[in-house]
Amino acid sequence: MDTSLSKAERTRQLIIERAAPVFNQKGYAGTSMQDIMAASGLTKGGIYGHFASKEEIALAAFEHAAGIVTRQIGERVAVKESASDKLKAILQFYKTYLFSPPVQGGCPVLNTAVEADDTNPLLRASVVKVLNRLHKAVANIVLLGIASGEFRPEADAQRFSILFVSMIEGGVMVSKAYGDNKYLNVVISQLEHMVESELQT
Amino acid sequence: MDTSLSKAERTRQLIIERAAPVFNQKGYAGTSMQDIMAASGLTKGGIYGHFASKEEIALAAFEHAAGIVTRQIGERVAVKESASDKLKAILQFYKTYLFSPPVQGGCPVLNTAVEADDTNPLLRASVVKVLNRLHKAVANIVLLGIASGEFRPEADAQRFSILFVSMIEGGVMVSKAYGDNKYLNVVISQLEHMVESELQT
DNA sequence: CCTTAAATAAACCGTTCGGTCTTTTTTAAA
DNA sequence: TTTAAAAAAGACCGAACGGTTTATTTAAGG
Repeated sequence: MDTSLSKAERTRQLIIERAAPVFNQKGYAGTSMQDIMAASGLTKGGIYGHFASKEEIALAAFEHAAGIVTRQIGERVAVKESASDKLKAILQFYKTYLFSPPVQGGCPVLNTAVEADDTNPLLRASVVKVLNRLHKAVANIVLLGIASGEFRPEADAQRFSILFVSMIEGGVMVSKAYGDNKYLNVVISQLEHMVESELQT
Repeated sequence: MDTSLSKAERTRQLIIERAAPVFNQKGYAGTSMQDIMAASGLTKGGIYGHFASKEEIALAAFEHAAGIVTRQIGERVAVKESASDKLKAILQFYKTYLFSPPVQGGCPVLNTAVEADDTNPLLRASVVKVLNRLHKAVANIVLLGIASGEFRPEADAQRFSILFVSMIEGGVMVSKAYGDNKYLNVVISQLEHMVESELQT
């Protein structure tokens, strides 16, 4: 049998995996323990044997969902050689985001940030961590491109990564509200253009 | 006395005004009738004399909050002559958005869109209406600029308005999550640059 | 002033909330 | 195969949920 994870650890993981899409769709306040019971197939006692509170589940579920997204991005970036190809791989990833999202409900960073910013300091702190990771990843790609001579030496990596992340999230929000990829596609095409016109030599 | 509004109408309006910032901060699911009672100073019976359900209050509160924002933008746009000044006036408006928002909790469009897109069709429909108004307003300014010769005739008004709205909303989300204006300011300065480099002749 | 209708307060409805606790079942080592 | 520990089930808790109803107060029109 699988000795790498204890039964308890596997059950805990199952709860997280099943709860993540529910929280991502309904939000923290909108998700009840009943929802998590139904999604996991466990009863309340079974769940509370692995978590101390609903908030602890939400935290773990958000980190799990964000991990899936950042891992998929990381994989796509890793197989590309040039900095511009790496950036464009991220943009390609988001093109299919709305209608086949890695976690049902759309972008967990966007969803959790908007709900938690005024109400849940712990969740908000977790969101900030993930946003920092995203920013650093993009900025590092730009710095890599500068070092290799692919991008202009005067390119502002910090500034570009802020635009990159903000624009994608904004496009995701608008397109999700409309239920139409059009808006996100416009934003992505603009970012592709910016890679070529503002970064590349 | 005030004959323009009946007592009932004024009470209804008071509930909407007081509930709007609560919904905007806590979200629909996160706001209880207790919260609305406390904010309005009325008891439950008093509130339900004017509204059939919590959802009806949320709908009216969102439209009220969105109305405040769009009205303030409209005022700032109206006093400007040129198209580029009108666009820049909108950007200036958003610069002070985070730390002195017209409605506590930040952008009601962003907040409501993210919460409602998977859960509340009525609220989502109301969000789409407001987004359409915003897009049309920005696109009309661009078209105005083209007609007056201030902007290039080949400028794409639709495309620009999509970028304009998406980028602002994305910047608001990121800056709100961080509690730092920096990110929104970068996005706004980029949009100011885009007005000059992509639209102006 | 009296009447009448609008507005409000507050008790109350059944349900669901997040969370606890005890009992039963499952698991795996001895 | 027995046994002890881990895990899950399910009954249960008080509080809070959204919503209804009824009784009382307030305010205006004749």
